[in-house]
Amino acid sequence: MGASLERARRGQIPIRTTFSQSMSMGDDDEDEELPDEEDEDTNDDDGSNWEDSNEEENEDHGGEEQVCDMGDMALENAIGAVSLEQAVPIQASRGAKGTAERQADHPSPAMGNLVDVCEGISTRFCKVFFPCCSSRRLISSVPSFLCRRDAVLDYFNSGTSLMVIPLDFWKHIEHEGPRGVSLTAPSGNVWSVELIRDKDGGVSFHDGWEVFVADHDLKTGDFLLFEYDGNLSFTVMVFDATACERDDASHVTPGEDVVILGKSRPRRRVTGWPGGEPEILDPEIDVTMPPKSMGVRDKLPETKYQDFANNQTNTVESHSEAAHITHDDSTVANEDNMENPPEQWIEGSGEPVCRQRRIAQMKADKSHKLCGGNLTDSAGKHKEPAAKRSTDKKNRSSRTRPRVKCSRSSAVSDTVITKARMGYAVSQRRPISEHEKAKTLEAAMLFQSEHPCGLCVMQESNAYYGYYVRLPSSFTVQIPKCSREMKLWDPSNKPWKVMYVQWEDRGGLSAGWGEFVRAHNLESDDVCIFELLELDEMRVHIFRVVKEIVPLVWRDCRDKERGCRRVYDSLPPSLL
DNA sequence: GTTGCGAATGATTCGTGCCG
DNA sequence: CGGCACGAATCATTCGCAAC
Repeated sequence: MGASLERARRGQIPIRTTFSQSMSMGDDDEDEELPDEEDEDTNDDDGSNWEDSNEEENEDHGGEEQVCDMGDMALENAIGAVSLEQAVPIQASRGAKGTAERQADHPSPAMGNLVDVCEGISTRFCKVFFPCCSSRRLISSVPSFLCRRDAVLDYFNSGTSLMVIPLDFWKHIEHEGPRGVSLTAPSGNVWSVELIRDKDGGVSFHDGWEVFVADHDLKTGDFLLFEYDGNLSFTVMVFDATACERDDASHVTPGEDVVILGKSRPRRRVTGWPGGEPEILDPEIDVTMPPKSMGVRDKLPETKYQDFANNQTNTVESHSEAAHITHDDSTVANEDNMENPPEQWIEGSGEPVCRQRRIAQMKADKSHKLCGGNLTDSAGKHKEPAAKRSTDKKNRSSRTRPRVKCSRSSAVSDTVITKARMGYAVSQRRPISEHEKAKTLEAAMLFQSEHPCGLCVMQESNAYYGYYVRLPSSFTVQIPKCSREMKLWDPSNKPWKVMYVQWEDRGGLSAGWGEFVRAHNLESDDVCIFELLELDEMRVHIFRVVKEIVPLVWRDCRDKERGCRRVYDSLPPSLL
């Protein structure tokens, strides 16, 4: 055990409650006392309370706490290893207003408030690190599938993170105006961080905090003990999820261009957001404009960005299920897409941006091919001018690249996939049992309809990295044997355009299916029932193995090949 | 015969450099 | 600076193979 940990043990760290207790207290308090709207805002902003949207699920599970494993483990270990004997019941150390409640009043991004100070006694506080909650901008603008460290660091590299000082600690520094704070790390090196005050009077570490995070390679579940030395100087101890002090933290040196107090090095300024980071840290202010460098395909329509920023907490009800969204961001991955079907599907909206260029090119080529594949042969294949074909032949060698092997990194399975040209989804769903799968299938099989129906159990290739699902032949025989565009009605009665392709005796859904899957967060072993309403219309009934929706994380396999790409490359295309 | 999966190949989009 | 051409990257479709 490191010296810092020993110091922490001796230092009467005022741990009052376990992390999970704190979380659940927060839930309860907010339930009782916060208006819904405020509650949502809290969820949006507060990393420590992101599980709040699980409340219904928790009830479904008999009130079982759903807490971040890593954070919980860190806390449990920390409490056991650091100062279990000094844990004080939260009621005993609180006045009329509990910690969780007050935290709800002023949520704390960047980290879960593991412990804050005992009033009038300590000048220390602890924070559990949740990268996905590391900034208000992150919370408000980035879907949960960016909750992987590399993506988060991309955001940190955009200089967008902040960390709110626990409420009870404000009194130690509330008289301070906006100015620099020094963080003395276990290595003895000092990082300079900007102390800012938001409109609520809350105090946060801002500019420079992301550098500290990046330099110390903070991971989910890491927790930090901040000891206030006075004069806006903190000593920071870094512990990992096993509650052991991180040895590597003792050897961390600041980045080349980080200001070290007493030295005159230029501070790291990172780009990626137009105009640098926002000056105002008001969570209500939209700070979610896309980086200028985004390509055409990367540009979100403005309305989608607004939806992104709105990031409302919601549940999605379907005809076949009551799906509870576990994460605020899943709203983006689900509702937003349901509200905004694929743009080419929106009638009367004019040509989508991505099409305009193509049309221009087609005009330039003087080809008669129309957008939408009007010029198809009898087999449904696209025809192409001979000149372009010859060009393609010339380029064929470059277009057909060897496939990339990559880890599927599924939360459930660790096998390897080879279908990785366009990235793949990583399930964040909890492990599921064979019994649950069977129950789901059983429930789906009970579905009855006067229309022809086909049942498909989602395979990993259908849900995580594929864009084609094959329909049962017993079902496809009832569909006219020709490839065509079909309308898929999702459980929320939104139309989706997919391509039904028929090949010999096989039929399945191709173009558009991937988007449908991503938008509805379908996972392997979920069951879909396709109900044939008309010759070109089907309704999809979704039976999920895990009722609550945990948004998939999208991983771009190209990262390893080409280095880190834009964060938005990892977004499902449906969100772009 | 059915189904899952991977690979080949076609189609489309994007990035960049050149040129007027 | 805008338009264009070209190569690269990405997405979608088709089809073969193997397991059951």
